[in-house]
Amino acid sequence: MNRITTRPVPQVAPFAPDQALGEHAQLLKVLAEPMRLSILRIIASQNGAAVCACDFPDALGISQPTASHHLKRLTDAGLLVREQRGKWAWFSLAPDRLRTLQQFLTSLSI
Amino acid sequence: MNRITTRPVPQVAPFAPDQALGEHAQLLKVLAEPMRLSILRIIASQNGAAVCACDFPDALGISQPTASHHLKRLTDAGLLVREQRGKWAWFSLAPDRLRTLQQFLTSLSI
DNA sequence: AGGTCATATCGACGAGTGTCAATATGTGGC
DNA sequence: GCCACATATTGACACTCGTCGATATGACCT
Repeated sequence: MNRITTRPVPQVAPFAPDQALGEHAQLLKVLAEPMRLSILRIIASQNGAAVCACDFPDALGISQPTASHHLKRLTDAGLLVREQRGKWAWFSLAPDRLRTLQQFLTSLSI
Repeated sequence: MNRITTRPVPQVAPFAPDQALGEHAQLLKVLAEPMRLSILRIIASQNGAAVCACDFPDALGISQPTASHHLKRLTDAGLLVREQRGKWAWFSLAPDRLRTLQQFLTSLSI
């Protein structure tokens, strides 16, 4: 019988997780949160147009500090754009980052 | 001047994060880790063909339990397929989950 | 300047997780 | 059965993060 009994020769060269990979992981971490996905979906459902920050606590059933926290994480990650209108803050989609992430995921699919 | 002084009328209906959103978030959590992205990239660089589990500790500079842990997370998430060959475990890409995730990200971009 | 309201920040708590050493489980050869 | 080795699991530790109440900051009006 021709069973395999010897350790396979390594096909894999040493692989240092480069900086780009770390940045992709960082963006994925921001996305990996149901409330933040909900925020993105809400804004996307308005065709990406701006939504008032004041709407999110009620719409999502979370406190105002928590909503503010998530909006900041999304904005810092470059997924949302913040705009001040009078006393209110409005947030709209910045789809570029999502596009580069999709390209990265495509490179993993092959 | 025509400044805005009254609270904007809510455009947003109450939004309960549905189950699908939670599942997407769960998959994104699995992906949001540099070592796991490295594992996926290594396998993708073999055109998705199987790679021996024994190669990852040296290739990534991590311990054997840590490599096993990440391989399990990726397999449980449906991103990898495990196959036993003699004493060795081989892991190959299961690209379907990545594809549905890409479609979901597209639905957020609009 | 002082008041009002929207938003941001702070501090604290609990839950989850990446990592490792130690150990257990599984697989094949004798 | 017993041994050798590949892989999985366990337990412990440090660290991150989602959440909230309390408070601070900021913008506008009078």
